[in-house]
Amino acid sequence: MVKAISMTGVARVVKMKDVAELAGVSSAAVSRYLNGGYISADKAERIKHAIELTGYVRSSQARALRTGSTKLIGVIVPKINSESVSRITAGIGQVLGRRGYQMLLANTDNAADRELEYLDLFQNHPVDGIVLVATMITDEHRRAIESCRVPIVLIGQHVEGAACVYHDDYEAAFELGHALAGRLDGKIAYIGVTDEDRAAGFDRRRGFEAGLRAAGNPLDAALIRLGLFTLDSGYGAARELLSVAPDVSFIACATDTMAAGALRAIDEVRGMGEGIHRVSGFGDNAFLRALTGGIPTVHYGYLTSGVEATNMLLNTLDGEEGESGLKTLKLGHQLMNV
Amino acid sequence: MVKAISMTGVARVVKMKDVAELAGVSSAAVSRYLNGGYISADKAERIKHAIELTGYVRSSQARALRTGSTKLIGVIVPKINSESVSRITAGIGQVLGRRGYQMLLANTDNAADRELEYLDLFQNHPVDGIVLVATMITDEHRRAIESCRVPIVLIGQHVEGAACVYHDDYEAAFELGHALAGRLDGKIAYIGVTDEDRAAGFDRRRGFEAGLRAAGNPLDAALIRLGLFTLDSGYGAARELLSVAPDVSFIACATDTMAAGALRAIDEVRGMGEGIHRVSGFGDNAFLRALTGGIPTVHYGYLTSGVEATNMLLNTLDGEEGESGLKTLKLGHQLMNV
DNA sequence: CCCTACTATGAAAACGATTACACACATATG
DNA sequence: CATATGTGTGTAATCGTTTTCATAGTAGGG
Repeated sequence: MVKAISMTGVARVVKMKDVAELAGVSSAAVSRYLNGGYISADKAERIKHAIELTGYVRSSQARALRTGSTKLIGVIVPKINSESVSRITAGIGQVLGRRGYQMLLANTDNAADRELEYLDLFQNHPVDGIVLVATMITDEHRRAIESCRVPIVLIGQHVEGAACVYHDDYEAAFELGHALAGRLDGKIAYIGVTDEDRAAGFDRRRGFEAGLRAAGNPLDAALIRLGLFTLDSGYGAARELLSVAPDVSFIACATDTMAAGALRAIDEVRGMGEGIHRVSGFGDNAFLRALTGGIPTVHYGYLTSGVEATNMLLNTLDGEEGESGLKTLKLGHQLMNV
Repeated sequence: MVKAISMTGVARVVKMKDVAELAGVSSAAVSRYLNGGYISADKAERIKHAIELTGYVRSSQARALRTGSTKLIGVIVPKINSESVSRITAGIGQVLGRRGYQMLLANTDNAADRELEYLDLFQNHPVDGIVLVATMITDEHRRAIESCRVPIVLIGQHVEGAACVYHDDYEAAFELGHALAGRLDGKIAYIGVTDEDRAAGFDRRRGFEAGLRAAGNPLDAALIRLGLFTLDSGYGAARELLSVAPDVSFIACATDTMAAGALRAIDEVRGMGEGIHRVSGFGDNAFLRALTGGIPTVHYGYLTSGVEATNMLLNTLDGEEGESGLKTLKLGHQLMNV
C-alpha cells in the first residue's frame, strides 16, 4: 500500500508532486495542507483523498534539509547497561514519542572523551537538541556545552549556567549518613567513585561524611575506597577493606551496584546472609531490593528526571519564541530502609 | 571554531561552496576529495587546508537527501530496562560506532503494536536498516518484515525467510531440564512467559519439559504458571504456586528476572536463604549471580548477538553488490551452575 | 466607494550536498 | 600513428520538500 508499482515492476516512491497532480493542485498546496497553512476545504478533501490513495509519506530527509529540523534528539549516556540509565532513557523516550520526536542514542561507555566527541558530532549533525546524562564535567565539557549550537539539557549534574535536572546528592547522602550513624555501632567504611563525577563521587562522599560527623560518628579516612561503578569493583574494594580492617562493621557505597558487590564480599568472608544488614547504597535498584529485602539506599526518580529534562528541552524547541523553558530543576529524593 | 562569524555578527554555517572558493576549486572537487574520487594531490592539499581553516562539516541532511542514505540504523527493543536488552544494544552500538553509523532507538515497552508502528515509521523515514530485538512474531509482523523497504535483521527469534541471530532456546532448556531433573528429588514447578514469544515462551517451556521427561521426572502441567518478564510477576506466580502446592521443591523460570522474584517468594515463605538453591532461570543476570552465588541458568552471548546482527546488517548495506550477507545465525549457549 | 486585512493559490527559488556528463590531457597498446 | 584507457576537472541537474513572492478574490470599516 505504501509504494506504487510502475509498469516495469520497479517500485517507485510517491512524492508530493504525484499527490498534487492527482489532486489537481500545486505541490505548494499539498505542503500547506500537511503543515496547516491556508487551504480551502474543497482542496483539502481532494488532497486527503489523493494521499490515502497513493499511500504518500513525506520524505523526512528533504524536509530536514529545507527546514533545518530533524525531529531527532541526541541522547548521550555513560552506559546503557545500568538500571538508572535505563530508567532515565525510558522517561526520555516516553516524552519524545508523545511529542513526535525520536531518540538518537549514543553510548560513551564511561569515556569522557567520547562524550565530547558525540557532543561535537551531534551539533553539526542531525539533531535538534541534546540530552546529556552527565557524569564527569570538565572545563572542556563546560566549553562544549556553552558553545553548543542546539539546546542541551543535562541530567544528573548541576552545572552553573546550563539547563539541568538533577538530584541533591549531598543532601541525600547527608541524611543517609546521619540516619545510619545513629543505628550503627562499629566502624563504618565507604566505597565511592571518582570525585570527577561531582554528583555521584564528590557530593555523595562529602555528604555522607558530614552526616556521620553530625551524628558524632565520623568516617575514618583510611576506610574509604574508590570503585568504578561496577559490581566487580565494589566486590574488590570490599574484599580489600575487610582484609585490611577486619573489624569494619558496615560498608556504605556510592551506588547500589557496588553495594551488591560489597554484599557478596561480606557474605564470602563472614558467611552467607551476613552482608544484607551491613551495606548501603544509592539508587534503589529493583533487583537488589528484591533479593535482599532492601538495604538502606536513596531512591531517586530516575524516570521523572528523564521526563522532566525532555519536556524542558522540547518546550524550548517547540515553544513560542520568547520563553526558553531552559532552567535548572532539582528533584527530590527518598531514604529507603533506614 | 566551527562557525565563521560574518561582519554583522551573525553566525553562518560554512558550506561546501565556501570551502571550494577558498581553495580555488569547484565544489564538485571538494565533494570528490571528501568521498574519495579523482583529485590531484595539489588540490587535495589546498582543500584539506581550506576545510581546516573554515571548520567545515558536511550537512548530513543534504547528503541524505541526495544519496538516500542517512547512516542511521533503527533499533527496536521491547524494553530498555533489562540486562539482556542492554547487552544487546551495547553490542549493536559498538559495531555501529566503529562502522560510522548511529543508532536510532525505539522502545516498544513490550507492546507488539508499537513494534509494527515503529517498523512502519522507520521504513518511510530516515533509517538505512533495522535491527529488531524481537519478542512476539505475529503474521502481521511477518508481513511487515517481508515488505520492509530497508534490510532488517531479527535478534532473539528464528523466523523463516528473515535474517536472524538467535539462540537455540529449546535445546538450552532441554539441557537445563535434563541436568536439573537428575539432581532434584521433589516436585518441580515452572514459571514461563506467553507462547506468543516463541523463543522465551514456547521453546523454553517445551524444551524444559522435554528435558525433564527424558530424565524420567516429567513436569506436572498443574505446576506451570505464566509471568510477564518482570520480577514482580515472578514473585506473584511463585507465591501462588507455593500456596497451592506447598510441597513444590524447585521453581524453574523462563527468565532470571522472574527467578529473582521467585527466589524472594521462597525466602519469604520458607525463610531467608532457602530460595537460592530452589530456583533456576535463563540469561545469567550479573546481579543475580553476584547476590546468590549463582543459580542454575543459561548463559547467552547477548553482546555477541548484537554484534553479529549488526555486522550482518551493515555488510549488506556497505557490501559489494552481489552478496547480501543476510542469513540466519544460531549462537551457542552455556549451562551455568548445574 | 476606497482602503485594509485576510484567505487562497501556484510558480519558482531555496536548502546543500552528490554525480552524470562533457571535456581535456596523459599514458599505454597494437 | 591511431586508438583505448585512466585521470582530473568544472558545469549543471538533481534529490523532495518548504517557503517567498506575486497575484486575486472577498469581506469589513470608515
